[in-house]
Amino acid sequence: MAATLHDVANLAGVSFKTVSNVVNGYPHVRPATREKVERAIAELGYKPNLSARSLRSGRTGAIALAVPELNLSYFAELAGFVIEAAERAGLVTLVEQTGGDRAREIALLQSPRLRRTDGLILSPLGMRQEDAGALDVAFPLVLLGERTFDWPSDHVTMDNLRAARAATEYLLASGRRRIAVIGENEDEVMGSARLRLRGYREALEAGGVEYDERLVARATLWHRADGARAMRELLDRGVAFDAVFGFNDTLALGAMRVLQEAGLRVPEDVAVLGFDNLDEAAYAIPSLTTVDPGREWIARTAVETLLERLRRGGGEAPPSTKLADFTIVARESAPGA
Amino acid sequence: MAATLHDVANLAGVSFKTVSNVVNGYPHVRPATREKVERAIAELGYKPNLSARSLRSGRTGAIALAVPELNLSYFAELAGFVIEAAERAGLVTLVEQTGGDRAREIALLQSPRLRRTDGLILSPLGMRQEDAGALDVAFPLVLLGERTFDWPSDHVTMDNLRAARAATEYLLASGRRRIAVIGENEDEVMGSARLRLRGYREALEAGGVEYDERLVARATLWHRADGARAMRELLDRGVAFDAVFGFNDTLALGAMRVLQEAGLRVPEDVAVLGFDNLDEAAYAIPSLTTVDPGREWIARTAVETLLERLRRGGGEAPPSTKLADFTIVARESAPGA
DNA sequence: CCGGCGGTTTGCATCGTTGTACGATCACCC
DNA sequence: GGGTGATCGTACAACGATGCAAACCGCCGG
Repeated sequence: MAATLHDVANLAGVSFKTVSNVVNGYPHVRPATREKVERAIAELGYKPNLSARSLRSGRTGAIALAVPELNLSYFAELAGFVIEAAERAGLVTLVEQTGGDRAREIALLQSPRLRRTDGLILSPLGMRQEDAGALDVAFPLVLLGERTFDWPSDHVTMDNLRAARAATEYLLASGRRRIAVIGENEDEVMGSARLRLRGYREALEAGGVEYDERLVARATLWHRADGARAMRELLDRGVAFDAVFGFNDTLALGAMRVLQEAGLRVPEDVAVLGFDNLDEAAYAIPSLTTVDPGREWIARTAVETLLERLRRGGGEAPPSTKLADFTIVARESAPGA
Repeated sequence: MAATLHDVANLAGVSFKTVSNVVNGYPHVRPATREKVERAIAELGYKPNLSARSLRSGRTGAIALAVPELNLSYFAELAGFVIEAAERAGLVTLVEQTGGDRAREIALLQSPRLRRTDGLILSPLGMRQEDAGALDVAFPLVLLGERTFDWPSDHVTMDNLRAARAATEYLLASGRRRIAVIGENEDEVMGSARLRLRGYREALEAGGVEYDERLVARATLWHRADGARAMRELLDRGVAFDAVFGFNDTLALGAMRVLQEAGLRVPEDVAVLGFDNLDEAAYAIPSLTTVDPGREWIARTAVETLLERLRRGGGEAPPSTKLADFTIVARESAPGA
């Protein structure tokens, strides 16, 4: 079986505690002893038993990341960045999928599964204000995405409202007046969908364009198929529009596909604008104009925030909210003014 | 702090071992006692300390999944399925990214990080035959992707050669004769790239079409940008072709984008065929004809195989190789004959 | 020559849990 | 009412590692 401190100690002819000291970099070990121990470690291929170490130290060296689905490119790319940042800090990452489901999100926060980790980065989607109490957990928690809850917790996000407003203003500035949106979700009270819708409305108002709810298409999950379905619904309604703002790139790409199938030209007949700046946005035909939310910064910052809490042992510092910078990446699907 | 068995025992007025018996479903516990204990557990919100449990039992209840990058949709979708299957079995999944890098793949196999898990599902990309010895590890290991190594380990994959041959035959049957391929990688000796190339060549030969290496474009990582770059290279070579077979969908989509930018019509001038059947393949413009490799089946089977080893405690059964069924999904980018 | 003092090394208790062995209890039957 | 067996509860010893504090060593100064 796997070698233990005792085995190494026997081989090196020292006490197991000395081996522990070597492994942990305790400074007062004679160089000769240290070398002897290290040789024994190498010979036996000793690797510390992390369960025992966790039990003793109370730390697991792992963090959990909970996202709706890895099948959504946004979250897959985000997860990639989180894992990378965690690895640089010597932590491993355990990934959970909630499906964006309210009950599963709440259940996860209580789950014994999380005892395997030191903290959680959660990207909630289904939870509502009334569920905020579930965020009262014993471990460090960092929320991603819009501040959905009135609850004092660490939180990394972007300014969805300003970004959506800027995106809409971009379309208005390019001369579009009938701007449809895809991705509305009345179940969310304060989530991204709601805020992006609000940013859209603010921009319309500021631009003197009337809000028309027939231009608003709902989508609870933001898959490509949902964008396609929503666009078909918009076309079926028979209401005219000259631009579409998808609340994420996947929705926008699904919608763009349906537009083109329907014989409409992008961007001549309908401009399309997305949100996320996924890798694939640059390679779509036509390439997709989109909002870049600073995803890598968000991931890195979330891990750093969690680490900060871990180091301080929790309660001390007041909860922080950190905002990523966004930019609008102009491409073919919606050329600038 | 978190409640322990002792705390629960104190509250319930029994010994801590009785609590343990209740938690572990030991049958000989009086219903009244059981209920008393369960009330105490609920009141204190007791959750077992998994580090202690692991230490005692030798099992962690976690598995590791190592893929090149989550940024590659294929692996993101695969990871999603693996996590789902593991969760159904009561396991959590720890995700590692290797970047498809040979050294990192080998290092991971030795890494103490893996002591946190009971087994590993590895999707190797950079390792070579000469590195096969690194697969001699003390924990259950399941390999995904083509059998790159002459080493007896469990292994779940698809028949890359037959699938690539079928895909090429599909293009030949539709009348294409000058078929370019994107994704070749001479660093891989027996990986997917190599096998898909071989399947391509076999199909050409069987169809009486001469192999022309000027139609072969290299790509080591299979990102969209790599497909775009490879297609530019092909166009620069000035050699004529009427079809492109991308060794995965991402490459094919990147290539398709460049083709259209260059004013070539898909599929009229050039047919495009991919491999993976990603979600986005169905929504590209035009929609992408592709090989569906049975990804969900692969993920599910990999987890089941690992579980099987875990239950049997390793060495017993001979290593198995399991092959997923593939199908060719005909769409617009390469209509059938 | 001895006490004291860095610098090294070691022994012991402990983290929370489970398995084993045994002691206690109870119902039941004669 | 006492014996018996089945059933339940409890003490104790691990699992492998770390933190604390004591023991040990050689050396110096008094």
